[in-house]
Amino acid sequence: MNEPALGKGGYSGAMALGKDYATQECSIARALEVVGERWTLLVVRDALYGVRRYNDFLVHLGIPRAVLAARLQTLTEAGVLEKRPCADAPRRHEYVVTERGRALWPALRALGAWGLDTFGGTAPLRLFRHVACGTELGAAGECPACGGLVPVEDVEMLPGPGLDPEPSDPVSRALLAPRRLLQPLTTDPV
Amino acid sequence: MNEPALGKGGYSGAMALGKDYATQECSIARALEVVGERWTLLVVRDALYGVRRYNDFLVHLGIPRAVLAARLQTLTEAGVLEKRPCADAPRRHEYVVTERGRALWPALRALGAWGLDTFGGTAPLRLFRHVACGTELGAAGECPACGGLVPVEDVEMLPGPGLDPEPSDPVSRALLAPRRLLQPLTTDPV
DNA sequence: CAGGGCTGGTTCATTCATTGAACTTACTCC
DNA sequence: GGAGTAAGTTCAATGAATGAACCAGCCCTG
Repeated sequence: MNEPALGKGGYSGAMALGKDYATQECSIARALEVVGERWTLLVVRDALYGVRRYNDFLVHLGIPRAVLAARLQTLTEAGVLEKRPCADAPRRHEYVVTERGRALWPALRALGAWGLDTFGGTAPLRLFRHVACGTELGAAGECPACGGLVPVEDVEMLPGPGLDPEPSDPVSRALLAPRRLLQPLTTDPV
Repeated sequence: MNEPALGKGGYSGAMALGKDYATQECSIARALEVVGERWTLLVVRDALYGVRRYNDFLVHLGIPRAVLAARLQTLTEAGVLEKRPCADAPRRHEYVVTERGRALWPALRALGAWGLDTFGGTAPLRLFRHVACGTELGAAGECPACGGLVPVEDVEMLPGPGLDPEPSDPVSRALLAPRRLLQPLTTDPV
């Protein structure tokens, strides 16, 4: 009913009917139009964890191929990911998180923190630390010791006590080792 | 493929097939199973804004009645909302945010902040302030002056420069006035 | 240079969810 | 008794997700 004031910020991709929240004049609704579809936030999560290749997303998420292709395209058009040919192996593509995608980290972190202390019991699956000081991040992705939001690239991810130590897919296995966020994931050396 | 380790935290409602992320061993995925469906986060947002009644959600969201009923039920079963008869008018119900629902505020705030500076242009639609000191909240819902997460009930919401000053539905009109979050919304005195 | 494998998709039929309109039920007020 | 409100349910139609199968380009090997 209100005037929608659509996409002022560079993303004007026509959303398929029924996916937008036309009457909602609200930046949460704007965000959800891009990132609120099924699987989308998990794709972004994986991208922040360092996953870059189509097939890695595929096996790690267990998502239908068509849906993955659609989500990668939406995210690329929205400027959250950038698609580019892989430097060393020209037949491969990479989907790399942009600054815009990195800016989603606090939201993902907050959602994860909520999921953990709401449904997760006591054992976290992954721990996140500020590399500079080793302190574990707070629920908003901030460092309680340094007192500010930690840039994504300065976050170290470690396996928590609740994580399956022997996952079946190679991507999960690669994600068992402590690693920085955004650091490209390699599954090749099996 | 991994063992799912489902719902340890008091919510064991059977999710309809195809809504869960069965292979995802991750608290973000757990959160999204509850809160990741279409409309759900906007319902929670409205609940935090003070909306409590079925018909108010309905007119404000422009959501199909069946979907609203389903979302309210899911959220109630998940312990995010609590359904109870209205004290003064026994035929009415109220859906009130629980502590668990209030804990979603940082995530919603982070999503909204992302939506604003990604797609919103320059004019925010709503401003959020720490009541105690009047400072505008940071992107994670923290108070930059006091330096901590502001409890939801201490957040004041004000109309921003981008907000339509004459919305057509009574709920949007009631939300024009500065108000604290969680404060019950009244649309009766028209 | 034929064959096989890898990567990154597309196409398709089936199933599931969302939509909007119409209908229902219970209760109150006049 | 009739109208009105609150909070739904039911239904047919549409649209999206799923999983399996198919495809095309590139590279390596024999």
